[in-house]
Amino acid sequence: MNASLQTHRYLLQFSIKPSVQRTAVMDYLMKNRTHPTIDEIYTALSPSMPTLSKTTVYNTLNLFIERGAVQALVIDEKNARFDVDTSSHAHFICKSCGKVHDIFNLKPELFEIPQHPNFTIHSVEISYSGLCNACKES
Amino acid sequence: MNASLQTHRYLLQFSIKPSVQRTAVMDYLMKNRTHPTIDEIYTALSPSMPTLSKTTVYNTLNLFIERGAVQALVIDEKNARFDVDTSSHAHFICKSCGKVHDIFNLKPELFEIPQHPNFTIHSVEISYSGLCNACKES
DNA sequence: TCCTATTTTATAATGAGTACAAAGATATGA
DNA sequence: TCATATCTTTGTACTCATTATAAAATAGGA
Repeated sequence: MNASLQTHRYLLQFSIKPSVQRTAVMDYLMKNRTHPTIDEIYTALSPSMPTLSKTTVYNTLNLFIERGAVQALVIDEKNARFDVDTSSHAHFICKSCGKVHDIFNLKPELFEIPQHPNFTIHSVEISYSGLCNACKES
Repeated sequence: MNASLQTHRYLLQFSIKPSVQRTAVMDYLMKNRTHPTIDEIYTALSPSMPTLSKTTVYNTLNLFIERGAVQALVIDEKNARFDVDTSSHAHFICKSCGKVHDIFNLKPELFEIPQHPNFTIHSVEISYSGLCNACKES
């Protein structure tokens, strides 16, 4: 089974030309649902793609977001984080270690877009914060 | 009526010594519910307090947050924003002009803290995004 | 192959936020 | 009141994420 073939097709759905770099970044996002930062993506891919530039990772993610293939999470004040899962789910950030986790199985009402006279609302982001078990114990 | 007397008392509730600078910053936040950035606060106060340093504005807000007198909003990827209103309400950010607005009168269930086996959740932030009417028309 | 458009890359620049150390203000106690 | 210790403010230098820019590499079509 060729994972990058799937990825290839996924990119084409969003009218993104699947270059080697773009396919690698999308592939990484699909296999690593940890909402990685730019730096994590770059560091992970760099060994197998020695000429990869961090600028390319930035460019690639900006393109993915522009085309709607990836969602940028605004939950971590230090770094942008990215999510390929567009289903209704929330996120949790640990204020100690900074890791971001998914929270599924919340009531669907939470993700409804309210009507408002002054705004045209396109999306909602629900972010919880606190401590993860590992950090709480220490 | 002396507004800064109120502010003074408010700061003491959170064990914050009310210096001139701290009182001015808190006073500004209480009167300007626009979720201002550090720069906006500094620019607004600077004319009447010529020796004010931007570092002081940073220090002051970090102290306010540490003591729970102010909440930092993570909704604008460019700048930190601040809110003195700790009642249950959501925020809307216009992706065009970047202004942040309050959204009140949402169902209280939205702000309930869920139980989760892996996390101890302390707070929730609900952020909507889209276009404000002004930006939509242009 | 040659030409053109697109993509990638390295470097430089921008800008928010923090670290640090000196200067200033405030409180306390003799 | 004065001396001293503590806290607060300030300016400067620094870090680090992100973007701008322009050159180099690549891909695709005639």
